[in-house]
Amino acid sequence: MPELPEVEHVKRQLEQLLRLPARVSKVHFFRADLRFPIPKDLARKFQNSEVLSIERRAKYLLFRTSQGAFLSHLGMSGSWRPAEPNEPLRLHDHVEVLFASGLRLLFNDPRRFGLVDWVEPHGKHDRLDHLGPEPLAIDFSGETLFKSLRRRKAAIKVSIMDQRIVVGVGNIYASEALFRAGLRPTRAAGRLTRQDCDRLVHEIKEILKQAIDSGGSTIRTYRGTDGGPGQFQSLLAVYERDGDRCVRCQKGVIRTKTIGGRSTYWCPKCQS
DNA sequence: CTCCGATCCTGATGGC
DNA sequence: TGCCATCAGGATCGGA
Repeated sequence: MPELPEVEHVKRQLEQLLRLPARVSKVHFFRADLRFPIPKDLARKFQNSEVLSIERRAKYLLFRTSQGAFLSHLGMSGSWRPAEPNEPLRLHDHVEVLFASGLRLLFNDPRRFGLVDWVEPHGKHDRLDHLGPEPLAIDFSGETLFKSLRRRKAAIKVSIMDQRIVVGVGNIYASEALFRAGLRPTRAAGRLTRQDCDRLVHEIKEILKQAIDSGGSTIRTYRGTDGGPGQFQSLLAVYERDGDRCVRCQKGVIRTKTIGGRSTYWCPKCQS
């Protein structure tokens, strides 16, 4: 159930494992579909190519080769891990990638909300071309957020989780960034002031950077490629902390309710 | 266009 | 001990 920091952490761990550039020798799929059907020619395209770099775009991982890129999304429950050559498959292992170096990578995804696909060299892809700005890039600013929110009636919480507005912010970091910015998650997005947007953008960038530095958050199932959990969950101020006293104002009690179909947390005293 | 709810899937948890 | 309902770091789709 990874958001940007967790995917970024996996990306960095994969870079260490692969020792780029890395030649792909064999690819196996153990079923025909994950979230979507796996293209018939995907194994053929990735096999015998050389991975030159690993990139993250939004919550997607891209294994870039000179002929295009292998695309991987972890969905809610996906994970990549290295395995010994003779190690038996586990339940919900769906993809195997073998490298000339001897490295064997397995993709495991119990809920199968993840996906794999191929991106042609020009980089255009149905699942990538509607994506908004990277939150840590300079083109995501208070000014650009303010503009993209204009006339939006949806709750601000829903809007910052909308991948067309800004990518990578999921259910945990949306609540946390709004808490830090002092904004109620139910506020209509179009009613945020320019100053609100400046603060919110600042806090989104800060919390994502801090979470990356801590290897992400493990609430339930997220694991890095080494099977290790993230370390940021202990620093979460509101997520799943309903009933607790607010760590900032020490007066409010953290509340929760469903907004846009997802559990949302905030302090009623210091968020408005 | 925007918005909202249903939907895909397995597993963990809590109430009765 | 079942059994059943609910919920989970995501994203797409259809209909209003």
